Amino acid sequence: MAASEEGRSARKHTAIMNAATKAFMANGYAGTSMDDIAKLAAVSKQTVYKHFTDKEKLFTEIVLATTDRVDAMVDLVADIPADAQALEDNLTRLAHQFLTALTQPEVLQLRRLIIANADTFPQLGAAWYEQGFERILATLATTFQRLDDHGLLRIADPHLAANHFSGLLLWIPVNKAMFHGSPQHTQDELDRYAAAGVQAFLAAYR
Amino acid sequence: MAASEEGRSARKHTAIMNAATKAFMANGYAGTSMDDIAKLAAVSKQTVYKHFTDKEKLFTEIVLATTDRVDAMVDLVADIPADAQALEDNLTRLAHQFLTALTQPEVLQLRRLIIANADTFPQLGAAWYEQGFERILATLATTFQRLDDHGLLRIADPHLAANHFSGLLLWIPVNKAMFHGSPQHTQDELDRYAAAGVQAFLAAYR
DNA sequence: TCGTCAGTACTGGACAGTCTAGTTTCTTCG
DNA sequence: CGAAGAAACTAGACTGTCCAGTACTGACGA
Repeated sequence: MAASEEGRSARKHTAIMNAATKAFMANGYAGTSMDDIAKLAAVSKQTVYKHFTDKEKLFTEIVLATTDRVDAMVDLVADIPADAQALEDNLTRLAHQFLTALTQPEVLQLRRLIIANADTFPQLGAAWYEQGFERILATLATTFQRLDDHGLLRIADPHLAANHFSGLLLWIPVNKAMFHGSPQHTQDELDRYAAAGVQAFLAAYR
Repeated sequence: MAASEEGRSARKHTAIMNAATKAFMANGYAGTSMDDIAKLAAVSKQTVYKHFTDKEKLFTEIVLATTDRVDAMVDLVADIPADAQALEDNLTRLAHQFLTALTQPEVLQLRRLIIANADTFPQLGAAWYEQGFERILATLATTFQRLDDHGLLRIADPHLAANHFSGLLLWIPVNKAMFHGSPQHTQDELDRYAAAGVQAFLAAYR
């Protein structure tokens, strides 16, 4: 076996994961059959069942695998410099990245997918919330605490402030996207949401 | 027919609506069969099909019927008196009612139900958002405009301010509830969310 | 009497998960 | 290196179940 290749089994495994992710995102849990997944992965159904005991197991695995992607966002949030001059600019940039990231179609589809099945898989929704969203919020709280230490912000409860920051920015666009099929936000709108949210935040917390 | 009674047909109709609402909320669209609904409504399946051409039609009707319930919330939002002394108290009371209303289990179930099926019924999600949430937001914007006119708040864009008000309050608790099976907020937590949200709002907009 | 209803059986299709038979790839050991 | 066996794979048939929507019969109410 060449060094750059994985074994056959591992290759099939990731093919199934990818196909399942795509299919579940596009058609939901109930709307996706194991035959669909096998076909999309170019794999026999038997092989799917070899790698994942059943549909539920496959579903939870692909959902939990997506929590890796929040790492990038966590880094972003951790990296706000303590620069009084550029504070508003830096927060606005962060706000913009937040908004852009969370209004990506795949992110919204994933959100819908998990919420839709929160009744059937409650532990899965909880796990995703904690490993995904809570982690970003906690990092943001730490950042705010640091900015408070440097006298750039006046923050009694950093975690609450992080909640408020994200709420000011995300409530409306994410809600809208949840209820409509597709995002339908122009770049311009996101700019305005970001600027207005940061202004309100600074008015309350500087 | 006694004056207090509706005709037989109308009685069956509402029985089916109620049963369908209950069943869809509890088990989702796919998780609810027409037999379930008929049985729960104490009605034959044929009667269900007499009143509603098919499952989709029944679903959209019961969802759209729930938008009536926002009227009470609209009234609430419209009724903030222009009293400078009591402004914070009044807004906090409103905030609390907001939070309590939106964290009711049935409201959360309904939200999940619509979001879960936003792909299949996009026009339904959009309609519910506009007739439900947007209407409250618009009323809140009008109220804020009035408070600005009386000099109690300083608001450049009332609709944006309404967005911020609701975002400060609702983002975290509603999100949490979306991803977890059940609400799990104590009355105490809601109090704190309400007070903190209003304080941040007033710091930004007074 | 006529339309509406309950009860129930039925049709047709979808789908999770199993099974079988034959093929390909990996591994191991002479 | 090369053969032989082990493991994973493909293709597709098959079972059992569930469910939307239809059809029919006999009862019951206006």
